[in-house]
Amino acid sequence: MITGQTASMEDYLEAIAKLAEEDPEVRVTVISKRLGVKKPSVTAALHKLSEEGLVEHPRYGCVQLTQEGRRIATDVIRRHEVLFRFLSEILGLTSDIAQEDACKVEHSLSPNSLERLSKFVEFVLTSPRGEPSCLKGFNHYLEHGERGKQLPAYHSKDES
Amino acid sequence: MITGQTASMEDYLEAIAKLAEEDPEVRVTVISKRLGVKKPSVTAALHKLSEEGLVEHPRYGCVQLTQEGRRIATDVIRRHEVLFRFLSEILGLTSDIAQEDACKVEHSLSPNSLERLSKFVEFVLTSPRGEPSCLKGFNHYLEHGERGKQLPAYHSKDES
DNA sequence: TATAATTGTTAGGCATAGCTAACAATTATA
DNA sequence: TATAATTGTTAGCTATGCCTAACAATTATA
Repeated sequence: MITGQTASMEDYLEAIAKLAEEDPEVRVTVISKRLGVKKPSVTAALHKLSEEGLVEHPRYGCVQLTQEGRRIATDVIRRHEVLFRFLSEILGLTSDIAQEDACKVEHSLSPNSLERLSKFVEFVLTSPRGEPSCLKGFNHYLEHGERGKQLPAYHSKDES
Repeated sequence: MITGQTASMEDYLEAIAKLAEEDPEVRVTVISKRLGVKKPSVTAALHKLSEEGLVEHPRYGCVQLTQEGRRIATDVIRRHEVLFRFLSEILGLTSDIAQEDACKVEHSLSPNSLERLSKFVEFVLTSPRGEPSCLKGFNHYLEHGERGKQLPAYHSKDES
């Protein structure tokens, strides 16, 4: 997809990286459970990733990411995190939905859009004081169906 | 995907609907050109969609959406539009990139997230006066790399 | 340590969705 | 109207990626 891997292979790399954080002994079975696929599917995927030099996987042994595999996994995880924060903290979706959707969208957003979204999330959430102003307005809008009347109106100092 | 169709079939339905807007005589060749696939791929897809009652396609004839096909196409187009507006008007990405990414993401965003995103776009872009305040701040942030100092700070009337 | 349980692999099948090459139908034109 | 150009279809191949059934290796336990 964006990393040169298919969405499916990105999922495997991401899963392996996340599982390794909890227990470095990453086995076929846990990958299978995490991704909701059967073990033979995992074996097949690992073969492919192994051929491409993205994982090491001795027969009947534990799975490890190579440097390149880790690089890609890290990239996918970053995408996931940016999307998750946007969906949960800005749009205010539940953690479950945000996770699910981040998992799907993380494979298709271009680097350009991802970077912009990242900056946007950072901007909206790092408010100088307390809850970000823009979000407060949006939450009011969500709850009451209409825009809360705002005092003076927001002006930045250097406005034209 | 979300509509019960694969991403690929959603693409065909969307393309057919959009092409029909310009010329109701939708032929295999124009679909093929629009989607960047070869004609036999289009024929195969139309067979499938036809079996599912989503298009009508007499041999060597023009393609038409059925009611159900149109319903799905309309849904996909709506997703596309919401995403496109978010990417272009809020994140400020170029039209090209926004189109491309909307095309990819439109298949994977859950209805829940889509509705929230839609409300968010509406909220941010329908500012009571001129350029939406939140966006102004973000654009400054993008250009200068730091937040513009804001006067009084935004307060909604009904704040706790 | 022999047996049972677990874990991993292989083989073979299926659906999706693209492709090329060859052919058939349709439409345009000489 | 016969021929050429275009358009559409079929057949057959490929790759991805999932599945089940059967088997093999490993690990745990009686």
